[in-house]
Amino acid sequence: MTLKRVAEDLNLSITTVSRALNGYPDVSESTREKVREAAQRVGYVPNRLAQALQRGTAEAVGIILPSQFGHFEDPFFLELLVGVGERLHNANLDLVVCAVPEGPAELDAYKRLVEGRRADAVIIARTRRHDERIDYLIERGIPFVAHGRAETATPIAFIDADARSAFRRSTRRLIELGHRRIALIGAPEELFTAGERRAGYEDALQEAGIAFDPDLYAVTKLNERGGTAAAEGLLGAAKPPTALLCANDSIALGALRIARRLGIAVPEELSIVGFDDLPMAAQAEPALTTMRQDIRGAGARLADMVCARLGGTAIPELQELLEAPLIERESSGPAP
Amino acid sequence: MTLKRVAEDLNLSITTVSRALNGYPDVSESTREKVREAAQRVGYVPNRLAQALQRGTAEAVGIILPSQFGHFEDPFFLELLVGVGERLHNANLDLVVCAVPEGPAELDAYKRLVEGRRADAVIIARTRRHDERIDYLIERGIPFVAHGRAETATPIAFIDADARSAFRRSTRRLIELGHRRIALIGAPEELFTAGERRAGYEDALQEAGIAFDPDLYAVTKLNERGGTAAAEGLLGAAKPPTALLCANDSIALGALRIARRLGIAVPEELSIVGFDDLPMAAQAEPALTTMRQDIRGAGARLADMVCARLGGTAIPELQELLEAPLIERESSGPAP
DNA sequence: TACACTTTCCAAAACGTTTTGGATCATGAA
DNA sequence: TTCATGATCCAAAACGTTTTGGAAAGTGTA
Repeated sequence: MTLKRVAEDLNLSITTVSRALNGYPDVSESTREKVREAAQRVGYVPNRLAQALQRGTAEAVGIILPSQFGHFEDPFFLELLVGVGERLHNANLDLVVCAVPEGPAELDAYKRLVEGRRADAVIIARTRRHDERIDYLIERGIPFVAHGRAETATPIAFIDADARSAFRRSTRRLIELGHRRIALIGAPEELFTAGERRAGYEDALQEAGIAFDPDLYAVTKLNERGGTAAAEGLLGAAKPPTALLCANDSIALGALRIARRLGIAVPEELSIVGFDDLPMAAQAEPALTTMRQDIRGAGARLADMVCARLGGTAIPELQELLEAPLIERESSGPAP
Repeated sequence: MTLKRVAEDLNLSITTVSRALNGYPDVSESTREKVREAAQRVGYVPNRLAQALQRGTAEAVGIILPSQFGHFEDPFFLELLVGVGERLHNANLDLVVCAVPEGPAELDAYKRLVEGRRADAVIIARTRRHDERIDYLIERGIPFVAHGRAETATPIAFIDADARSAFRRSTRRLIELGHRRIALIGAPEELFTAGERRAGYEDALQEAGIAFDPDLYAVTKLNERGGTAAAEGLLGAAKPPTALLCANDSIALGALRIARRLGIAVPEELSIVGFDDLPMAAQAEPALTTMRQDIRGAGARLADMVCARLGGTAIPELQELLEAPLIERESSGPAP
């Protein structure tokens, strides 16, 4: 059903029908009502492709899903997607999702998406310290917002959890509880957030006059398997840590399992702290102490920001750092 | 960068440039090469909106993400999305995602998506026995494929795990292991698959001459919390079951936790069986016996099927029932 | 009466592509 | 020479919308 058909039915011009439906003042109330009624009756829905073509804007934003982040283990993207999607839907923008393997194909997908006018802007997540995607988008002048920061010459629009501050506070808290041998299981170092987490951890150690011990630092993928492997190494050492700070709840849950397997009591002999506050965290045994991040909320803000960006808001106004408060549960306690 | 600009640069007509790039035989090899080179040089990317408008097809398929399935706890959709998305991307189709709350807004989203020509077809998941979404799509003649079946007057294109057969085999196996009091923690009954799972379970009971005992049947949401609640009820009864068949790995993991809390040894005193084979299943302690389903693979098939559907393949040829083999691990064993 | 405004409508152009239905020119056959 | 045949090319229409720049008719004022 097209505008033309509706117009013919009513013996009006296409122009008038279009303007009636779009609320222009130069059409009388009586015809506007007639047009509305007719459109409703025949089930007219505007062709968004034609609209977009004419307006020169796609009325959509794109997001790339790296298809190789490992099976299942990452509810992160789904939460983000739901947050973003719901908000965009309310703004009458579509969300175009591309699932591509990480690597050069990813850049190509962005290009197709934006230069093919399928999307007006893109959202990227899991930013790396030096992120080729961001470099590319900046170079091409493609509007985007990021979940997470990156090291770039020019400022970018982003939303991110203040992991540095969160890890500093958590480490401080563990020190306060008497811990001196606190290990960090960090994220892969190419991720921007990895540096932040480690920096916060080191900040607190330094404040307390504790030297950073490389034997108490491990790096692993952000999933449970990574957690078990890294924790196994740390806990099997000659002088094992009394506390384990994990980049992630998944890692922390893996560590929890290893502790149980090794017969190490949590929290009596070992404190474990995660990050994200997945629902699973509260349900673990013992319930996991963790830093809370509202991913779905961040997705919604990201959608708002991308709208703002398209509306011309300047980048410096589109940078948000969110607190990630420590939620103390049963997996952490005084040092043995 | 448009066709027109490329044409002007080369002193050719738009037609020729278009046909050169699209491989029509009525343009000489030499000009075709020149056009290709020029297009490459200036970074010409066809405007997909214009293409779609002209072709009368959106070159995209839609999928609705119900935004209220509960936090995080469902890696299912993400896996499906990645499977679908990757395959569609290869077919040069876009995937438009709408996240809307379950309910009437959902139908509206489908309508906007397809009638607004933003998508040529849609994919739906988590089908219900009587699914208004499917009724609506059939009534409107909108092409779609489903993950899961439904009770409909006309046949639909779907892919689904054969849960009935899987549950029958698993129940049989438990009986073979000497179990007589086998409980089923089923999915909410409005889901099509819930009936299948229960039917398979009852099939096997009947084969073995065991009467269905309503006290050994519970229904709950497909998440861990649901599992703990349901298991708690079943295990606290006067005559508790010796085996627990769960609609879901999440539920099974919840049951596992409750068993541990109640001091019930698994598998010595209680066997527990799940469904899905999430990676978490293999890592649980004891490792979970479960029925395997390849969700990402199903997503990829779903994408193929939607292409086939758009290509005119008849619905009866687009119905696939997949085996879900029982993976026996440590959480199941002989009856006590 | 003549003029300026206002109200209400519309024809046509534009967005960027694909496709239809020729047009032009060279080549070889009659 | 003349005519069909191929090989290349192109103008224009079409997809469905929005917007520009009037046109026509009605209303009030001088």
